[in-house]
Formats: sequence, C-alpha cells, structure tokens
Amino acid sequence: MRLSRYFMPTLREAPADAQIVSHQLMLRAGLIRQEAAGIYAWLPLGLKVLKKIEQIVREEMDRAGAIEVLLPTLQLADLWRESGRYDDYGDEMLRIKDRHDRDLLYGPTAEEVITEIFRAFVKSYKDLPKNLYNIQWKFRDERRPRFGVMRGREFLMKDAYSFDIDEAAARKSYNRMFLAYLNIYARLGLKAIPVKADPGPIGGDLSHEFIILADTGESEVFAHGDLVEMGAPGPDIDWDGDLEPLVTQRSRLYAASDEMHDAARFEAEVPEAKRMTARGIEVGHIFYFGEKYSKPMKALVTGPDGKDAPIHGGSYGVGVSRLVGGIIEASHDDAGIIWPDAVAPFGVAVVNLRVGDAACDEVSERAYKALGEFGKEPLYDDRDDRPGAKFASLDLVGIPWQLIVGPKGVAEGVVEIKRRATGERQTLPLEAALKVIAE
RNA sequence: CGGAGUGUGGCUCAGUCUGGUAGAGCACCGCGUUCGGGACGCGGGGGUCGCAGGUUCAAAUCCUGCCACUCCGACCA
Repeated sequence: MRLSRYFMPTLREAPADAQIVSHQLMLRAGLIRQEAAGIYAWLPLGLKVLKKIEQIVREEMDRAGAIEVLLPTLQLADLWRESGRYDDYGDEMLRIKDRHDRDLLYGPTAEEVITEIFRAFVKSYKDLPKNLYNIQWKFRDERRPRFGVMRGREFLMKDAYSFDIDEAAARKSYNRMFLAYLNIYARLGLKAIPVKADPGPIGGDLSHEFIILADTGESEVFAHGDLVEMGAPGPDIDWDGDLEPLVTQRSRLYAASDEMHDAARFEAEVPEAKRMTARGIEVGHIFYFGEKYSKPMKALVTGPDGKDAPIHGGSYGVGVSRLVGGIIEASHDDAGIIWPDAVAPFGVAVVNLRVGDAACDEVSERAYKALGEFGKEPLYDDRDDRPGAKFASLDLVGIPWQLIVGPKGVAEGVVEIKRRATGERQTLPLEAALKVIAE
C-alpha cells in the first residue's frame, strides 16, 4: 500500500476525552473514530488489526474442533422469554420494535439463539459433542462505557457454545476451550493467566477468566509465577485425547483477581519467590452452565438408554475488539504502539526519505515490490514529507519494521532497517536488508 | 442510576468571573527556502461558540430548560 493513497489519519495530540493509553493511541494512530459513547467506527488501520486478531481466534477455535456459524445481531424477544432472561437482563439489553410491533433485541450474547438452532437439528447423543462459535458484533447498553474499545457498548465478540451429553463430557469440551484460549493469547504475543471466576448459581469449579498482563490494566492479579512461565500448550497437543493433565497442571496453581483474592491462601500455597502480583485486563471468560438453557428451552437429545435429556452446555467468550486495546496496553512506548508481528496492520514500512529523488525512488520502489512478493504487507511511505514527520507517524502506528531509504545510504549502496520494538538498527545493502525482514 | 465536570474551526486550548468587532498553536491550501527524528518565512481558507428559549441597545459570556460527552462509584467480553 502506498501511504500517499491510503487513509491513515493520525493526530499529533490525543483528544482530551481519552484517558487511558490504548484509547489515546488508537485515536492518535487513526485506528478508530468515536461516533457515540461506547460506539466506534473502525478506520482502515484499526480494521486490519481487528481482522487479524479475529482470524487468529478463528484458527485456534477451528483447531480445537469448534465450528463457525454466523448468528444474527437482531434476535427475537420471544426466544429470551423462553429462557427467562428477557426480564432478567435489564437495561443493558437494547430492545427494539419492528414495524409489526414485534419485540426484538440487539444481541448481547447468543445462548438462546444457538440453543434454538441446536435443538432444531440435533436429536441424538450420537451427534455429540458439538461446539459452535460465532464472531459477531454484540451490544450491551452499559451504564457507563469507557476506556475506548475496552468497554464499549458495541463490541466484537467471539462466543462459542458447547453441547454435551453429560457433565463429564462437558468438562472435556471445557478443557479444549481452556487450552485453545491460552494458545490464542500466546499467538497474539500476550502473557495470559487463567484465573478462577465466580461460578455463579450453577456452582462447581468450571469457570475461568483469562487476564492478560499489562502494567496499565485495570484489575490486579495474584498468581503463581510458574503459571506465566508455563505459557500455552501449543497447537500440537492431542485435542481428542485426555486434556485434563494439561488443564489441571495450570488450574491447580494459585491465580486470582482482586475480588476473588485470598491473601492467606496465596501465602500458604505459593512460595514467596513465586508470588506474582501484576496488573491485567480480562479478555476472555469461559464457563460451564449445565442445563441452564437446555432445560427451559427443551434442547433435548435421546441418550443410549432411549430417554430424552437436556444437553449440558458451556459458553466461551473472547473480546475480540477489546483485545485491540488490550494488546496496545501491553505493548507500547512513548512514541506509540508496538504491534506484535502477528497482528500488525502492515509488516514493514518502506520509508523513502527523499521522495522525488530518482535514486531514492528507485530503491524504495524495488524494496516495496520485493517485500510485497515476500508477503510482508509493506506500507510504502511515499509522502512528500520531512523525515522526522515520517518516523514519528510510523512509530506511532507501530509498524514492526522500517526499511529506511535515504540519499546518503543510497549513494553508498545501503539502506537502514529498524525494529520498532527494540529500536535496533542495521545498515545493510538492500538485498541483505530484505533478507533480514523476510526472516 | 447517584455524584462531579466539560461542550468555542479537524486536534489541543485561551476568552466566560467583570456582556461590547470570535482568538492562539498544531493541522489544511498557495508560493519559496528546507529535508535522517513531527522545519521556517510570507500569504490564505475554515467556527450558527452543543441546542432552544429568556434578559439586554448588545450574549461565547448572565438566566432557564434540554442534549451530548468525560470522570468517580455499583455491574461487565
């Protein structure tokens, strides 16, 4: 992409409305534009990042055996009356009437819809287990939206729903999601901690929140240090095998967010040297809810004994749009965003310091073309602007590499490459520089 | 929803107390000089001062109502 033809409206100063660093940087780097409280337009750069995160989430869901569907944003109120949640949900649910005066709502989540679909088609235990997921915009009319996309009213969420014959089978589905989530965050370049969450009225221990570490995060986490070092299990585990050891290896270690924290237990269970206190952001939540929806909505399957029974369900959410802010909170410096390679909107910026100079233009064009062929998604800064302005805006938007073409270097047959994350620079002949960036 | 605050060119803000010709910096347009970390000079364009009433000879400024947005609290991917 040629920057002169692109749409990347950066701001030198942060709008006064933005309080936290990710929100400020998202506005300054031209990722989003606020249209109303908690409602944002996604501009080209922001959309690219959002799509990349979405794709990583999708790939890891697929790998773990989940199947993608696309559910509507608008849902029928009658479905929610069946589950009993229509009246419970309160003012957070955006209620709408259509021209026939029918009650609709903009979905804040999709347990009812997915249960309705499931019960329409699945009748036998032989068709279980199933896990269906959906990456779709949700709306929750928060009393107080804030922090940019971290707590918007409209947000993109991946929500998966598992269906199993009994609790033991549901636990296996839960384990798959537990591990898939760790893989997602690892691929996004994040350190994530699964913490036990309030299981709610269902009880049991099958509810975890996933918190990514960021110094500016809003919640405090207390955890066993090994939990972070252990990291994600990786993609090559046997997804159909027994995942329980991998899960318990992690879930038995102490981890709690501030509201669930028990200082006495923390000190008793975790040796002093391993006690970790950090700040973080909740970016995922998984839980098992048994027959909560299948019973009232009559999502029944016939078991091996010939009797019908409600399926055991679980649901698994990832805040996709929130992750954009979360990644920035975890990865930025004074100059701007530092995108992990996996989600960067462009892989490399070709910085032509002297647009109009025949030699600089020629080398820049060559680099741009080659990097495109390597699949590095180059952004060619061909703006007729001063070097300082180019560096500042490219640092701000966080492109992982800069390949800098200046008149002095070109005269000597070299270019410079700079790594955004470390500031590390190398001066090399073009071919060698391309090789480094192409890895 | 309770409490606090803010609305003035695209952005950051001054001007409001004490009513009297709407301002600055950045951004934008033109010309020129510049050109390795957000340049400089000269010239220029752009604002129903959130909206609606009211007071007044005169309202960004005072009064009333409304709206929007932000922050603090209780809830949440």
